Order: sequence, then C-alpha cells, then structure tokens
Amino acid sequence: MKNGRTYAEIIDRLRQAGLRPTRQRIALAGLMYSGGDRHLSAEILHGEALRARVPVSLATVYNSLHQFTARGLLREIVIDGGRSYFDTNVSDHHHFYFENEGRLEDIPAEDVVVAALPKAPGRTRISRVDVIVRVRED
Amino acid sequence: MKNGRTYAEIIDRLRQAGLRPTRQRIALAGLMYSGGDRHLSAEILHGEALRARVPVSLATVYNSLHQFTARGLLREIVIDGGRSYFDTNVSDHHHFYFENEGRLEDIPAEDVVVAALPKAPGRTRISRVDVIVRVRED
DNA sequence: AAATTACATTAGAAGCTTTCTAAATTATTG
DNA sequence: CAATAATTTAGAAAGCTTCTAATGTAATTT
Ligand SMILES: [Mn+2]
Ligand SMILES: [Mn+2]
Ligand SMILES: [Zn+2]
Ligand SMILES: [Zn+2]
Repeated sequence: MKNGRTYAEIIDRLRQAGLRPTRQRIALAGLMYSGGDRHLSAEILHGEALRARVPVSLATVYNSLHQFTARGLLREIVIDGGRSYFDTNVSDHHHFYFENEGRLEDIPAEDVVVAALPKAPGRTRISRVDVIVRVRED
Repeated sequence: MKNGRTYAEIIDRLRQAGLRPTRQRIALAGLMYSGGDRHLSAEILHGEALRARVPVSLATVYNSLHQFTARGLLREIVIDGGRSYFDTNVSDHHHFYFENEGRLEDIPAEDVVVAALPKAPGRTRISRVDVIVRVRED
C-alpha cells in the first residue's frame, strides 16, 4: 500500500527524484510518509524530526519540503494565515478546511464532481483545479 | 450597475454596515469600488490611497479591509505567498489564478458547475466552496 | 583510498506581510 | 460645547519564510 516506507525504498525514491539521499532528507521523508496521508507545516515536521532525535535545521526542512514539492513528492497548499501546508497525498483530490481549527482534511477525488470548467484564458493552460470546502462549527 | 460610487452612497453603505464614515474609510471604499471588480492587496490599496493624497496608515488599511470583510463588503482570498487579496466581488463566483503573475481573475459562477459535494463532517457546516483554477503560461 | 568537485546543511540574519500597542485624534451623542 | 466612544496612527512586535556565506558531506575522479 504505502510507498517508500523502508529505508531502502526511501533512498530509491530520493535518487529517482534526483536528490542525494542525505541523512536529513532520508529522515524527513521517513517521517512524512509514516502514518498515512498528512498535511504538514514546516514547523510541525521540524518538531517531529527533533523529537525523533534527528537534528535538522528549520532551513533544511524548508529546503527539503520545496525540493520534494518541485519533484512531485509533495504538494503545497496555502490556505490562510500565511502558513504553508505540504500534502503527502499527491494524487487527485480535494480538501475540507476546518476554519475553526485551521486544519485540512482530504476529500477523495470522486466525492467532488466538477462538471464544467471554463477554458484557460490566452495562452495559458490549467495546471491544477483546487476545490476547497470551507467548513465551520459556528 | 455599480453600487456605492458616489460620496453619499459610500457613506450610506458604511453606515448600513455599522461603520462610522470616517475620512479614511470613505476614501478607501471609494478607491476599492472604482473601476469594476478588483482583487486588492493591502499594500496596493495603501499605495493608491497615498497617490490619491489620502494620507492613511497601513494599519488603518488592514483594519478597514478586515472590517469590510467581516461585514460582507469584501471577501478575503489567500492563495499563495502569505499575501491576502480582498475581493470587491462578493457574489458567488470562482477564480483563475495565474501562477506566473500571481494574479487573480474572476470566473462567473455559471462557468463552473460543481455537481457533487461531500457533506460537511461532524457538526460542521459548509461556509463556502472555493474553486481555484490554477493556470500557467507553459 | 585520497583528492577533487559538486551539492547540502546550518546558524543566524534578514525579509515580508500582518498584527499589536498605547497614545493622539475624530466622530457622535447629549 | 462637553462628554463619550470609536478610530487612527507610528512604531514595535510577531510569525513565517527565505537568504547568506561558512562549514560539512556525498559523489566522482584519479
Ligand atoms: Mn513555498
Ligand atoms: Mn486576514
Ligand atoms: Zn490532501
Ligand atoms: Zn473575485
């Protein structure tokens, strides 16, 4: 089911993505891909790394998150409050955003049907369609 | 067509929203609602105000944008880069986001058909559904 | 396996947008 | 006009992200 859980698998994934499998990247990838699909902030991942006794700087966490995103291993989502979330689920899907908690939750692609879309203007092309269902407990 | 363009109309709108029509709010509202639907950042609106010889502090621009948003006169959109945009179009519609330029453009509500949505989890209710069509020039 | 080269990590500073603070000003009410 | 409540403001502070340039590590070459 889950990909890239073992040490060797993680190293493979990094190499395939053109990233040197450094101690820090291996540890971060290991944490990211443990425990299902996640929506991680840099701060959270950094905290988890330190707790797991992997001393890594916040700068490296940011570097790694962006490199993983550029290589399609993560997807970046910015909702609110100037904080980025990095989604370990890079397949086609959408999101609930809990306004009270500031938390994201996946919506499976098949639960949202976008039946019509305008065509991309000018010489642009659609790179992604994000559907964010904002919910609150009032 | 456009609402709240004249001085008296703007004052009325502010009063109806429960906001004292101060020199600064009147000027900001006047700028915001001139020239059709807009997606404004605080910085841009502040710049326009200064250019129009309305000395107003950036703090007041932020205060006003948030007050207008809380009263339904604006809608806040956060896409990327930790910068908020305030949309003068508060009717039901969606957005193109030009990834190259960092610019938003309206999509009329009828051009996007969301034919199915999951129900809101737990005791939450849907407060808004945002569809963002990200486009890029290659 | 040492040397070389290219790439990665780091601490701390800096950047940028947004919010806060508390003092001064202005609008409204009586 | 006086009293009161709301608003504005400069500047500081906060919060997240990026940059810098020095140091460290992985990969490649000899
Ligand atoms: Mn980013
Ligand atoms: Mn805001
Ligand atoms: Zn997700
Ligand atoms: Zn809009």
